[in-house]
Amino acid sequence: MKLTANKIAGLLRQHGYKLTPQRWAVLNVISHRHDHLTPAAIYDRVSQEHPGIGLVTIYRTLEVLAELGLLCKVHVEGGCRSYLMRRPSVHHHHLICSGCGRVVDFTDCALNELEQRLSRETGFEMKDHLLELYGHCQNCQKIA
Amino acid sequence: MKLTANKIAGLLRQHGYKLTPQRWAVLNVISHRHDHLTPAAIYDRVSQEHPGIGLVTIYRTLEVLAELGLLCKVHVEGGCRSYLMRRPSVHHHHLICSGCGRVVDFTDCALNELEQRLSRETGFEMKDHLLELYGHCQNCQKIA
DNA sequence: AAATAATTGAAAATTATTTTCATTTAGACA
DNA sequence: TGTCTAAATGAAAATAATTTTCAATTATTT
Repeated sequence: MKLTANKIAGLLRQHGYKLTPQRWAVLNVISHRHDHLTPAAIYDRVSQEHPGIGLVTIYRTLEVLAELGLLCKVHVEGGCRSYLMRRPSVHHHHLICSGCGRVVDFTDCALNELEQRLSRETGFEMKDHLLELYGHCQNCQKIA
Repeated sequence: MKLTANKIAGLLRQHGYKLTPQRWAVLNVISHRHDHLTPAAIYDRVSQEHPGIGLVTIYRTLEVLAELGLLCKVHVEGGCRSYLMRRPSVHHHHLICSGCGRVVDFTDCALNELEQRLSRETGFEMKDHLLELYGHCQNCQKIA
C-alpha cells in the first residue's frame, strides 16, 4: 500500500507538476519520518542534502504535496502548521506524542454516533471534524 | 451558573490583575456573543464603544482572560486564534457553524473508550485531545 | 491624598508566510 | 539530441499576525 517513487512521480505529472530535485528532497525527508515537522524544520533538514534550497520552495512544495493528498497537517498547540506524510489513504486521525512528535494513525474515530445525536439535538448539518489525541509514547514516558 | 460581573472582578483581583475599562469593554463584547471572534474582530467591535483602545491591549486582555479560564480558544481552519466566552465550566467541546461562526457547547465527547483502546494498543499514556465538530446551523442551511 | 505596581498605547521588532520577478529547468516534441 | 515552453526556483520585498519595548497613565492599597 506504500506509495512508490513512481506513483508519486506519476501523480505529480498527472496534475501538471514537474518532478524537481527540490521536491524529491522534501519528499525524502518527510517520508522517512514518523513525526510531524514544521516548514522550518523541513527546511533545515533538506538544506543538509540540498544546500541553497530556499525556504519558499519548501512552502510551495508542501502546498503542492498537500493538494495531492500526500501530506497531512497536524495542528498541535501554538503554531498551526506542521506536516506529516499521509499513510492511510482513508479518513483517519492522529495520536501525537507531545514529547517527540511521533504520530500514530488510527482510523475509527467513533464520532458518528455523537455527530448524529448532536445533529438531531441542534439541527446542525454535520460536515467535518477535527480530532487529535495527545499523549506520551512509551519512550518519552521513560525519559520524563 | 453564569459568571457575574462581581465574580469576574474578584477573579481578576485574586490574581493580581486590575479591573480596567478596557478589560470590561473586551469582556462586554465577548460575553454577549455566541460565535467565536479573532483578536482583530474583537478590536473592531471594542473600538466602537471605546475608541483609542490599542490592538495590543486586546491581545493582552485575551491572554489574561484565557489564563483565568474565562475564554475558550477555537481552532478552525487557517488562522489559529479565535476566542469565545467559556460557558460550561467542565470539560467540553465545540460544534461550530462554518457559515456564521456560532458555537454550540457539548460535554460528552465519547472519547474515553477510544483513548483506552489506543492506549492499550500503542502504549501511549493519554494526556489530552482536541476535538471540534463543524457543520452548518439551521439558519445557514437556509441561506446556502 | 500619596505611593506603587500594573496597565496602557505607540512604535519598533519579530515571526511566519506570501508575493513579485527575473532566471533556470523539466518534460514535451520536433 | 536539441529546441521550446510552461512551470519552478531563489532572492528580495511585501504582508500579516503577534510580541516586545518603553515612557506615560491609572487602579488599587495604605
